[in-house]
Amino acid sequence: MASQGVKPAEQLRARETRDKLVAALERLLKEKAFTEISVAEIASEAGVAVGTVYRRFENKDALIPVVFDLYRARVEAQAASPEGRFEPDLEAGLRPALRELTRRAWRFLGQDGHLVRAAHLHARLRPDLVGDEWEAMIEASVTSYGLLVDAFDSEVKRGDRDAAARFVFYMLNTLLVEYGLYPQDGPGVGLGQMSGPDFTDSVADAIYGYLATPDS
Amino acid sequence: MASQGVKPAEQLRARETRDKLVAALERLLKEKAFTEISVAEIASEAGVAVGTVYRRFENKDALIPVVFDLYRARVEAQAASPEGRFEPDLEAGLRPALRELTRRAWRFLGQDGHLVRAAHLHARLRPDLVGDEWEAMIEASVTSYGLLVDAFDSEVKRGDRDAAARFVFYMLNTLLVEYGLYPQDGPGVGLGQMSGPDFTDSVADAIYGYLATPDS
Amino acid sequence: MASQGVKPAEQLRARETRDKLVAALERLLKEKAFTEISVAEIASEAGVAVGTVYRRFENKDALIPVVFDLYRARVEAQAASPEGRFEPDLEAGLRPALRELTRRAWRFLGQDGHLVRAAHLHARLRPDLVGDEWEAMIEASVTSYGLLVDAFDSEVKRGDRDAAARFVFYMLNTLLVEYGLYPQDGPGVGLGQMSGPDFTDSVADAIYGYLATPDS
Amino acid sequence: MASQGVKPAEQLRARETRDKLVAALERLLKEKAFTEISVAEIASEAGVAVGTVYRRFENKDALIPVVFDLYRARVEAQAASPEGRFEPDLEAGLRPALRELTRRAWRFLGQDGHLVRAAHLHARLRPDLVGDEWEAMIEASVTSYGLLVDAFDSEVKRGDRDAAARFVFYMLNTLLVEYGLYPQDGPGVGLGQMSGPDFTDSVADAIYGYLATPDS
DNA sequence: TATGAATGAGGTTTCATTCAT
DNA sequence: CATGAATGAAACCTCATTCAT
Repeated sequence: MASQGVKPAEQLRARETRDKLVAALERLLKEKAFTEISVAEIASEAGVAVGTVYRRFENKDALIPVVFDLYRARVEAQAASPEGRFEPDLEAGLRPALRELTRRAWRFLGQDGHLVRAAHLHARLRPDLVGDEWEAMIEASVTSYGLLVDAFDSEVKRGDRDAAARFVFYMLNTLLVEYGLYPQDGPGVGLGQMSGPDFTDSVADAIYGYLATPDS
Repeated sequence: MASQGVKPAEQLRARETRDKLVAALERLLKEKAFTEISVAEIASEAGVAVGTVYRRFENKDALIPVVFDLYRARVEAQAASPEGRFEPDLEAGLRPALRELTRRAWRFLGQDGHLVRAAHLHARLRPDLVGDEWEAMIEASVTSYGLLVDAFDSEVKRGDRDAAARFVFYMLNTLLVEYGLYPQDGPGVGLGQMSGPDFTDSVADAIYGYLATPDS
Repeated sequence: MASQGVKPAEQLRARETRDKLVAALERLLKEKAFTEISVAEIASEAGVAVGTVYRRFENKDALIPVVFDLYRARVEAQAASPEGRFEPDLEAGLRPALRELTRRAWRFLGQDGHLVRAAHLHARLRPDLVGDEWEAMIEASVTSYGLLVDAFDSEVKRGDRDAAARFVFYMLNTLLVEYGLYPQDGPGVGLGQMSGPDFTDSVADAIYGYLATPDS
Repeated sequence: MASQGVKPAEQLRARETRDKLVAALERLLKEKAFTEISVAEIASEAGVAVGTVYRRFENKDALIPVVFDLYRARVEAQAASPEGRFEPDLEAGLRPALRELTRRAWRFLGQDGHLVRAAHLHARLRPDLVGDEWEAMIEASVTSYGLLVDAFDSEVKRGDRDAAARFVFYMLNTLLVEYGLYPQDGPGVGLGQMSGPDFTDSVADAIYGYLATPDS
């Protein structure tokens, strides 16, 4: 599923160049937003010439889907890894499961938060350029949350299970990302210097509370 | 309490110009992010010359605090207005109170969401330029949520009331803003086309669930 | 002999404003070149509004003759003052007389050098705007040097006395000004940190040597 | 020995562009001061785009050292040229040697005076930006004047030979430059329309007189 | 194919001057 | 008359993109 504007890179050399550029972009994204990074900077960080960037990507914007691809790849990688696979302890109940879940997501943010930030920022700055990137990524997650909800069926009081799974996904992402990525620059400021574990537990409790509250 | 970089405008005419500029900026912020708006655009939208902007503001960045000032002013205006004042029905209980609260916040976003978006985006794009803007705005809100929590003391199971009030503030802001401002471009996509009332009720339930869940 | 572009200022108030502006300009000229000083700066330094400057002077350039007027006034003031009047000791001879002369000129530069610098710089930057300012100032000086040369007639070996007087004026001005005003930024650098008296004596010796050398 | 702020230009094309820019700047400096020349003008005179200037030079100020480099190059070129090499006739004596020297310096000014003017003006207008440019240029000259003074040892009455060489350099430069570059706009006006040879001879005589006068 | 030099539109900012109050 | 707000041309500089080598 090649991203738009990315030129075919069948040759080995071309593929290598592409990879160098992507890696360079990711490195730079750890420090600033995509809009603040110039093409020359990316080229130089990758050790190639500016012109070479344009040989592989139609224009600067064509690099954006790359960020989403990376994001998705990391999510999948974590899900597939031995330590990443999440198999909740059904005996222990929903609440501990959610705490474990938020803790894992938090760890992911610590590692790959820059990609998440880039994806979010881009979506906000250039809503016009947002394609189906989100939907694909989201559906997979929502499905797995649906399974989780079903696994603890007796503890969940929400009537509409699909809606509940979606809302769980929404809370998990939104709440963790905001404080995880911008602890100093937004509503997260109000949390003071809340510790990571305290924070993830609170988020888990909120999700738990939501699921355990019957929708009147 | 003039913001930094804003030049004194003692004369009536000067203040009028300042107001025209601020209004123009706000209008433009409904359509794009601050970084995408040029000074020439602001001037033209305000119907003044470019140089005039620089007579009232030291440089483009000096316009940023204006956004925060506006944001704060709108919050206060709503809080002060007859329909805005929020006096929860103590008989009805915490849950209805929270539903009313989220509904009001939602309405606010509908009206002044562009300011919220501008503030958030700016904080993310130029974290270096973020001053104490957030803190001042946040403390007032946190206090009022503390009062709310206390008012329904018997229903709240959280031990640390201050931390709870802060987390309530965090949830309210984060959850409402994400879907309110970017229903199509982020985690909110996963909610499908959830209706406003359904969404605000869900958020209220999550907050309620959080408060009603004892922290083990 | 009103300078060009200076508007008539018959009223007392107007005259006062003019004086405030001139004094402000002179103060600023001690720190930077005329081209680096903005009209707003002058107005502010003078404690008047920008528009007021334009009421008294046609435009910024019209302030330049003011500098020359000041320059001339200071020269005349020194020449007229009790300590300023230079009456060489005829018995002592030409060389001591020249040393005294250079020493006085040096002192003048210390006091009013900023005016000299402004005049020189302006002449170089805007040769088109130079009027008869120089000629008037120069002729007076040349005449007095002619008298000096005549006073030490027996020591002077130059044939053409008028040419000699002119060249003496030229040396005196050129040599003293360069090192006096720009000890760090031009040929003067080569002199190292030569002391004032050593320097003025050297200049006097050069002039003396020139006069005492017969033109073959 | 690249000047500061000048970007490396390894490729032939880049060096050609650099040369075009330098040549254009020199041409423009014949007509006006550096501060009066805009980057757009330089680019247009060189036949390149504005951005190209910034590809070769970090900013406008980085062009200034270029002027000094050119200046120095021209001095060295003259010193190295067959007609330029100055080997005084030891038999004829100091005075004719100095007359020849001033005549050569005068010729240099006629050819490359615009560079000298640019260097002087810049040093006066932006004293903050003056680096070691002068010192490097000056030391070479002072040394050669020292040799000259030594060559005519018997005619020189000054005690401190190094100081004498430095003062000779100072006189030569200062006196020739003022009248050479600004015959109409400064103390030089007083010289009337003195002819070139008469003027250079007078300067030579002054230097001679200075050297031949014993410092009491 | 890869390079990096060149382009030029567009952005921010300054400041001499004009003009309504 | 004085004021200082407003003007807008023009300066410097950046950077996505093109193109000759």
